[in-house]
Amino acid sequence: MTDLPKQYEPQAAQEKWFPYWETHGHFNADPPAPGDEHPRPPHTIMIPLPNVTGALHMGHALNGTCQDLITRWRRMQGYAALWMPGTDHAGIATQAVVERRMKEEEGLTRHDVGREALVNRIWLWKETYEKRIVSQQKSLGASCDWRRIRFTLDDVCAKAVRHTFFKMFSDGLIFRGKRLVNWDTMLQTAVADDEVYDEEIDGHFWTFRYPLVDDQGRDTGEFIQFSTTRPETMLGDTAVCVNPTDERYTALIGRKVRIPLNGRRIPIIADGLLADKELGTGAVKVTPAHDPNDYACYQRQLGTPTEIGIINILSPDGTINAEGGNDKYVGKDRYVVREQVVEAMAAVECFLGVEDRKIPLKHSDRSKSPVEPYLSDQWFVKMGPHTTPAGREIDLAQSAMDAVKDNRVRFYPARYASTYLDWLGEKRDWCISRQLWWGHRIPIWSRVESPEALQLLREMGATVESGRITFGPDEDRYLSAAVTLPDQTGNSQLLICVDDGHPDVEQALQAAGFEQDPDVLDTWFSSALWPHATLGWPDFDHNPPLDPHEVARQSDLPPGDSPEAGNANDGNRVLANFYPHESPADGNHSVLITSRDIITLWVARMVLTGLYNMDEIPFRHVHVHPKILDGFGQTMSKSKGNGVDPVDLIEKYGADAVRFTIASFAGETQDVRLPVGYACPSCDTVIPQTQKHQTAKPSLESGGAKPTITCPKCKATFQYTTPNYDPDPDVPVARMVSERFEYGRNFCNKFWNAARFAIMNLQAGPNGAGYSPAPVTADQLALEDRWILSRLSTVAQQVDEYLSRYQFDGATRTLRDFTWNEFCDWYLEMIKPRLRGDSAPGESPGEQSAETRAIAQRVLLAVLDSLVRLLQPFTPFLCEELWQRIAEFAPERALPRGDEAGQTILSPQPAAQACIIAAWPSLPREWQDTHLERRFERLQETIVAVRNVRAIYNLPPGTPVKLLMRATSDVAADMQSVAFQFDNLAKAVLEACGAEVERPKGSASFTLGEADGYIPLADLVDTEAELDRQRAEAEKIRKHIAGSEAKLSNESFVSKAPEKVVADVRQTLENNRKQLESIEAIIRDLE
RNA sequence: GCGCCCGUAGCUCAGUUGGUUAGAGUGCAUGCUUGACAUGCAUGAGGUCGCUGGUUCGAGUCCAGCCGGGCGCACCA
Repeated sequence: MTDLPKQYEPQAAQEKWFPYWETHGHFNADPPAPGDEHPRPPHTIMIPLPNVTGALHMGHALNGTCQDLITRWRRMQGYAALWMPGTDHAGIATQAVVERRMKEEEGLTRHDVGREALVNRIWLWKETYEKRIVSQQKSLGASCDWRRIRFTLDDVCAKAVRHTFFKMFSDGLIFRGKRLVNWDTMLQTAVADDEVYDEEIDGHFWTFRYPLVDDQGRDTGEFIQFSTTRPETMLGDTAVCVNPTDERYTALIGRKVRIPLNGRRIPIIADGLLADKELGTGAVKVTPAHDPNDYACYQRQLGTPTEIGIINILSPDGTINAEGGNDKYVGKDRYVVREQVVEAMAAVECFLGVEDRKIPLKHSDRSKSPVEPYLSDQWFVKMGPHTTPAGREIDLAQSAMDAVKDNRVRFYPARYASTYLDWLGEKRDWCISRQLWWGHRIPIWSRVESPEALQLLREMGATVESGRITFGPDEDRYLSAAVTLPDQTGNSQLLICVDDGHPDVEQALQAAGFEQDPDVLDTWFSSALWPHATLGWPDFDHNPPLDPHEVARQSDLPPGDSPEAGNANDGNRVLANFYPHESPADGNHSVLITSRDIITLWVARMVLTGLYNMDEIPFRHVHVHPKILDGFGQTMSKSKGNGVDPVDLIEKYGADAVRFTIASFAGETQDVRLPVGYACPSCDTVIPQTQKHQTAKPSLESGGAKPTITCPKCKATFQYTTPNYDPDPDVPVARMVSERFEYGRNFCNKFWNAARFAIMNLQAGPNGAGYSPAPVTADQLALEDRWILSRLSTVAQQVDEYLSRYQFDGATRTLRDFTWNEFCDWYLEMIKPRLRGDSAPGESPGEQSAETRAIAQRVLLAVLDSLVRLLQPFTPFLCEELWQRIAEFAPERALPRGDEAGQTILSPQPAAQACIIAAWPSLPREWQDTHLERRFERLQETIVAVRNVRAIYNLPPGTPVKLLMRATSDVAADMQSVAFQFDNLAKAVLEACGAEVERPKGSASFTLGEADGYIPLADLVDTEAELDRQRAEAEKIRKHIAGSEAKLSNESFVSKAPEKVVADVRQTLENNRKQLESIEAIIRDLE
């Protein structure tokens, strides 16, 4: 008897097999050893690196599941499948979290603690969350090569960042410029467009007027009206703009107005793009330093006679500076000044009115405060066409667009290519500087140009010729320089970029009065390099270092791949092998699996930097998976209170169940709606979450008592997890879960029990001998054997097709249906008699039945073995557990494998040491037999019909019934050959079967297309009920007949539809007519 | 304003290039504690495929318009 528990115990399997896989090095992906004659082709997946901001959520779980599935599938197919793990420092997000925490808990700002201390605190945060993230991923079963784990701030990544920056700077692709950025006055940094969100606020819409002045600057008594939602920006106005075709104002173009607030005189200009005749008064104030449209207008006017100035009136903290031209406002917050400015304008009768208006206002996602458009010095990467100083033509955006246009990079689903192409098509320069402390510091040292500074650069090997500074020959270049235009103070700035690995040079520059730029790089600058940086680029001489801690875990492995793996002679084989290359001779493959919201920010930039640095695309496929929403259609997030921790789900349902369920969600079209609930801590009932739960907070009326839930089943009352406050300590708290994961749990348990049944019957027991390996030939197979092998081959093929298109939902559906509805419901049930050693009809018990049992065992094991392998990528812990248990008694299995003659269907092979590295099933197409499947369906239909009768007449399951069937002779012969299955599966003894069979009096009847069945019930039969049933059935068939007849009498259908379709309809009609005849006969008989 | 996705059973979703009578899980009803599994088995009820029009012999599927939901981009004096 087996020691397998009746229910699958996921926690035990998870604890056992993950460390096993790890210590046996099964996750490791290494380049082929030199001289390897049959190298495994590389398959590369680069993880979309999670931020170390916090723990992982369902979106990550979905993302990780998809990647692990593909990695495990490819690994079994024989690829050296690398899944590269790592995390992102996520500059602004992480710094904001730590700063907020510091403020809340200690009342400190970053300026209180200083740069170094803040960065140290963030490192501590990073250590904590990186650990948490990695453990979450591992508990899901992520088969990453953990030895290769990277962090975007580690040395390997830092080298790549430094070198890329240096390269781009030397090529003139990186430049410094003034730009309008979204300025977060609280964090005092620029925030990217994707880090701001719109929120409607109650605002005002003021109308003012400026007095016109004459050439001498005297008021003429005329005015021009305009409106604004931000009156304080009047201090920074440099023009008033009208539409050139606006007849109301054409006469005023070129005249000047006076800003009453500071006396500045500014021109009235014409710009058709900025001023809309239909809006407001038709005239608009122009504040280039604080409004994107005005800034665009300013740029359009540059170099024209109507060129206007640009005045930045804001300090970084959001107060007005001296540029505003009125000391009264200096140092005061912009919102305070707004009020004062309105009053001042009113005092000089230039304020004309105000109305309330809802105003969409950009807010910083990190500090939740309104952002100001703000002019500041920033670093940019040029995205459009560019010629390097060496004369090379570069167009970064175009190169990335071309890669997708010519299908070197392919999107799945294809429609996402347009998101990518549309965005890149704008070729907007990429702002890469951030006014933060957490990140890669910009490797630029600068100093005002002076003879001493130039002299120092000459000593470092620079040539200075007509304002251009260059450094030595290409081979040993490590410095690059540029000179900026004179700024407001009239001084030119020398900008020196130092390549990685020259601390002495940095020191020398520092000593000579050069200062390093205080800003850090945009997070996406480092993550853009992820695909090649993690593989060690730009070091082409050594393999990238491995994580010593992770290597130490693999204690069972012989030392070989030490942390210093590789040597200079071989070069960087990891990079050469795993970074994709086009036109691959070695069959390499790669895919990026991600969510749609970072197609532009990340995917596009990886392609672009990959092409720039490596001259090769970073991945061949991009799979974009759905997003997970809550039951109300909102995206899940911790702050909304609808975010589920995957680890909670894994604890409740098991990792396999979570993976399987998640994979079943991952289709091509829809986002996933995942209603969540709270698991009652006492009885485990799941209470659906309402929107009220999401927002509930302790109320003052209840004296600060925390909201609770009462379980409808056990009536217990509990607090629950929420982002709004912490539950009281030491009380049971309802965790957030989702009942939809029962889908996966039930499936895992079903498969577990199917395997349990199989294992029990494969071992020696009261029913006979245990499994023995031996070839099985075609003539030894029973009908159900041939059927299940036919189905198995089809299913394996379909799973491959689905996975190669990243349609995980289709793959899981196919496997579930096969496992549950075919393997369990039919195949296992049908072979039970053979496994029991029952003698088949016309067979004498004894030797014959022992042989029958042995063959059933061999086929059963072959199917189970394949199924375990097919499911391994989906439910790896379960499958490994089964694999290893099967190996205990069946180290050699009848692996499906056809021989040349096609006679030997199964021939035993030694099983792989672990399921994770077993060969992916590749089954003969010849097994697929549609004719056989059709015959089998007829058998199934008959059995269902008998069961149906049993259910209707409430016949006890144990009592046998008699079955008579009328059918044509060939169908009858078929039925008779499987007669014992009627008994086995429906407790129906086939009394008679043939063309001449008559319906006995007092029978329940059923009709199938090709046969009629009668079950004599004697007194039991309820004639009236039976009549009703048959009449209803007849009615249904008459409808179908009418439908078919209508079609066939339609001249154009018959002439225009394909012949096959017409023939099919004719066939259907004929079958239906036959069936109707049978039913009518039955009805006549009953009446 | 431009673009993309979605609307199919009470709920969550499948439905390949248009082709017989639209499927699954869950929930519901009825009956089953038979030796793999009650996280299970059997049987059943449940749908005007968002609406309107068009193309076609034939539309859940293709086209147009509308209604409803979601997302992205732009704009918002």
